[in-house]
Amino acid sequence: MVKSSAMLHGMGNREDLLAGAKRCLIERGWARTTVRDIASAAGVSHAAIGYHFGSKDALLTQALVEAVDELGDELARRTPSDEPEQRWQALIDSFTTHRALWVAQLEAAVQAERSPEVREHLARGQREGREGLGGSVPLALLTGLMMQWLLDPEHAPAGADVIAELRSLATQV
Amino acid sequence: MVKSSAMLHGMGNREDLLAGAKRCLIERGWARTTVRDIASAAGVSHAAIGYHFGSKDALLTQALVEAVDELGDELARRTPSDEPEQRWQALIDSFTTHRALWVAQLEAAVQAERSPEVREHLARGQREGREGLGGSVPLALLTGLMMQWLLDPEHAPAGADVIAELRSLATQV
DNA sequence: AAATGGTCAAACCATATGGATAGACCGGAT
DNA sequence: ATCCGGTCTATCCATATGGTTTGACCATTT
Repeated sequence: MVKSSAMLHGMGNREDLLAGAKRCLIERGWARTTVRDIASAAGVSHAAIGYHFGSKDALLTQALVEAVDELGDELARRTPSDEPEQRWQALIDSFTTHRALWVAQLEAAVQAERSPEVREHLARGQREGREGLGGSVPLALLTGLMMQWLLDPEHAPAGADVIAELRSLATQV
Repeated sequence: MVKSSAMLHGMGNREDLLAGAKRCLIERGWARTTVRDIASAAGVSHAAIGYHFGSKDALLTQALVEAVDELGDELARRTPSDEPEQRWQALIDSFTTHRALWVAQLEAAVQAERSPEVREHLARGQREGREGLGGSVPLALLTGLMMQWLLDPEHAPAGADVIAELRSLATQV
């Protein structure tokens, strides 16, 4: 059988498993996610994991890779904006509107330490991020702000604060 | 028995377990670390984990908290420096010299999503980081640079690059 | 209609895993 | 010398876990 639309005949489980894996990754984290969690989240027998992906780790890795790509797409949609402050605010908003995808990035970063495949995809994402944002520093800024917004949104800066601090920093360096 | 120097009589296992847990956290990550891994790394019976910490998760959490504090201390030692470029280069060097501690931060960030205790410590670390570095933006920059250096050191910027980009950014915002 | 190849789930299995139990050991107090 | 509280290990146990096997099901092909 040729793999056309995939959903046409069978193969539906494959997509469901990927979706279920992403959900588990976000809700339970890699460490606490079991094959049964994923299968249950996907409404599928857990045997399907072995059939479609070979192993739980392979499925989780694939899910992580897709999540990384999804965030990349989402951010690409936000970069265009000529006002720096609004541009940054739009990016900062993504920490809230797409929190799950950002959490997945964190999980991916941890796994990157052990999975060359994940590391490669994250590295690619970083290269694209540098292009889209115009440098390593804006990219670092985005990643760092994400960390602050995920961990302690009460004290995390908004777009206006970022711009103000950047201006003040400029006088010091 | 009073808990004096701890190492005087017994209790040595407690410290060993914490050290072993940190090692495992870095070498295997939380997800793949078992009680037996920790006990073996510490040269101790795995029953000692239950005795001293109650559960594996409690021990791992404690190890993470200590790692967060250790990195805080280490960074505090590096912030004093009047030349911005050298100051940043010193911080960037820590990604290499203390890579393990930085990896532990990542692991902590992931766990923070599920453990209020870890989240609270990381949040405190962030607040101290803002003070030491002089703002949310420098802190975000540091965290974001760490991500780039851990994932793809080939393309990560050095201190001079950071300063240069900051100056160029200043003209745009 | 029979055969085929691919998709899927129920049941099964070996083992890994976290935790509990029971008792040894050890130093200090009585 | 005996007792005692605290520390530590060997062993045990229930179960959670990842993966495999077996056969059903179904659309397509011959």
